[in-house]
Amino acid sequence: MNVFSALADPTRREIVALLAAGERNAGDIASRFKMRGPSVSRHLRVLRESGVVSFKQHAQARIYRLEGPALAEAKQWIEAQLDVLRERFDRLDAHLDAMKERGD
Amino acid sequence: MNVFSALADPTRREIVALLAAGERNAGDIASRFKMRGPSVSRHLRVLRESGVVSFKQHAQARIYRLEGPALAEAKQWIEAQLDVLRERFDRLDAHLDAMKERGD
DNA sequence: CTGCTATATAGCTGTCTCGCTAAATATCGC
DNA sequence: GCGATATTTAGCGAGACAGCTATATAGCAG
Repeated sequence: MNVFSALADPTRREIVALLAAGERNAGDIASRFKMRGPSVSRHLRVLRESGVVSFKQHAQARIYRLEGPALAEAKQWIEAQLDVLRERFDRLDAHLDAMKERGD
Repeated sequence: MNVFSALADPTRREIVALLAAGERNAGDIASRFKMRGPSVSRHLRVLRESGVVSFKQHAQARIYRLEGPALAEAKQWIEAQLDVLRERFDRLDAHLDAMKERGD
């Protein structure tokens, strides 16, 4: 699944922010939300399948951690769009300057 | 609506990429997709309501343009998470270095 | 005012998503 | 193996979402 879809849900963004601060097991994550365990588990699954988080098994617990690369990919897509946009403005500025220079 | 939700749909991301390259009217945008006009119009509405695009009326045409700030906001949220993550790793590295230094 | 062009809205349908409860799976300690 | 703990999967119902067609709105040209 796509990273932006994964980040579209506010609960999942909260989970991401939580895991940025440190690894946590599923129960610990779930305890911070009002919704029931299985619902959080579903969110974790979506985040897993989009590559945003991963986990390591430790006894019966799954310890989740944030995966930088998936987030970085989304960031870079946005950055690419902003770069194209900015370059266009720069070109426009240059053009306007050139016009002013010539007294157009 | 939230920017990540707006970017969750692949058609809307294509529209964003298209508008990064330059302003376009609704019909021109719609012509690049297989789906019908009204469906594209709905996507433009979602992008408008999340602040990702805006338009100026020109005769009967609406000329759409990309709004940098909305995209930048999403980018910064991701960046913040990556920063927290990276800082944690840096701390860990420093710790490991200190241990090695002491011959732990 | 009328017709034409550009775009949006209304309303329908099928599919996806998110919450829930109940049940399954897996691992540990005894 | 048995019970307890940690987590996931299955399946349900309400609401959101994306596509469609038909219709409405708005501005321009004559």
